[in-house]
Amino acid sequence: MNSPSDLQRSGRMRADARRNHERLLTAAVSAFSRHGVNASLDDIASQAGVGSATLYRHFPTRQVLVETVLEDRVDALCLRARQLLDEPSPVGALREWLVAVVEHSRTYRGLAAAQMALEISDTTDSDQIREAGEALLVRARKAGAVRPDIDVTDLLRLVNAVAWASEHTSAPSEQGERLLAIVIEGVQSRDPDRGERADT
Amino acid sequence: MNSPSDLQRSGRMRADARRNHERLLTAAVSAFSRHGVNASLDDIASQAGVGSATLYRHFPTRQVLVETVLEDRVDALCLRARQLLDEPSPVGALREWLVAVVEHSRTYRGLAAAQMALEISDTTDSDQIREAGEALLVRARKAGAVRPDIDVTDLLRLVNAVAWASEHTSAPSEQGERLLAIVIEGVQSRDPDRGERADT
DNA sequence: ACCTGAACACCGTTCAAGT
DNA sequence: ACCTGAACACCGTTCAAGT
Repeated sequence: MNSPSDLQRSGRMRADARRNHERLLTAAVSAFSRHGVNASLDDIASQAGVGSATLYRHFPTRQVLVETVLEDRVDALCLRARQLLDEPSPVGALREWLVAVVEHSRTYRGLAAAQMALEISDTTDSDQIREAGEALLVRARKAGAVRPDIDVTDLLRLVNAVAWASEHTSAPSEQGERLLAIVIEGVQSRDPDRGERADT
Repeated sequence: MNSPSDLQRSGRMRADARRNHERLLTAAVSAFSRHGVNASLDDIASQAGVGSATLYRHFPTRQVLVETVLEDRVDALCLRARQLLDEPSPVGALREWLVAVVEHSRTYRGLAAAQMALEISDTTDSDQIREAGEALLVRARKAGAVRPDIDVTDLLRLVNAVAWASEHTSAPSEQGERLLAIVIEGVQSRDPDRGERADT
């Protein structure tokens, strides 16, 4: 409660501060799209028409800025996971969501790398995403469709690595699909009797 | 022929130049070990007792310096691949070599990331490694042990991604093993009749 | 409170001057 | 030829001064 973002969402900020906050976010989205999450913070401040120190006041670290910009997308990704729990095929649902995770990690260049670096410290986003994925994974495991020794953290780390690798490629989307296909194959149970096979 | 490294290996350099070259390499190994491949080039020059401009003369880019430092290790890795062609189990051989590739990519912090970035442009090292891996993969494919749609470039990219991910972890070695196990499982044929299963 | 621009420390790279 | 240190441009961060 009473965290900065609470203050920002409610109308408690001074009018000029709230305006600067919005301008900084708009500028950040534009800069991240163009130059990736490591875009110059100075440029973002300039494009927003404020000094760099103002940016630091609103967003003390780059991580905070990135997470704020991505907030809606992360929420959507987690919602999608909950919706997919109703999908009849447990592996199909898991795969579909992992595709979405890869796409999410590729929203901006450098995001996958940033997420991997941050996973050592703990961030709210990764906890949220992990929790959402855990449900899908457990369901597939109980159906006998994925090997029992696969754990969410490992799986998401690997999927994030796939996103990172595919990003450094001329055709990120296709590359991501191919690498993810290998990973999905690797987590599924071998025994064809138990559980279902992946449908293409 | 007559490339700088040829000059350096033969005794054609001026005595002081050759001495500086060696000192720079020693300093680089030490700095890379301590701080990863992105270690300060200025520090390396200082530790070698030369000016930074001398470093740039010998090694125009960081990539050149890194590749020179790693030359012997890359040769050993490729030799190992050729030796493993005599191993009775094609998948076993492939897996053993991929473990070595992961370890290689973790020689210095940041190396896996650097390799991934460089793979877009072409470097001699990655060509060498790809060629060595191709032989092992083709053998396993012919034995029906790995799926026919797996290609070397994809596989090595994924394995490098595993090395990168595991590096950003408190227990890189164990993490690398676990993620690699998933990948290996993913490239193998599903049909238990064709080909052999992985032995633990 | 919030903003601002200047100052700071730290990169990698280049270049003129020296041997 | 080869080396050297100084200069340069570019980062992110901090801080004193202003409203």
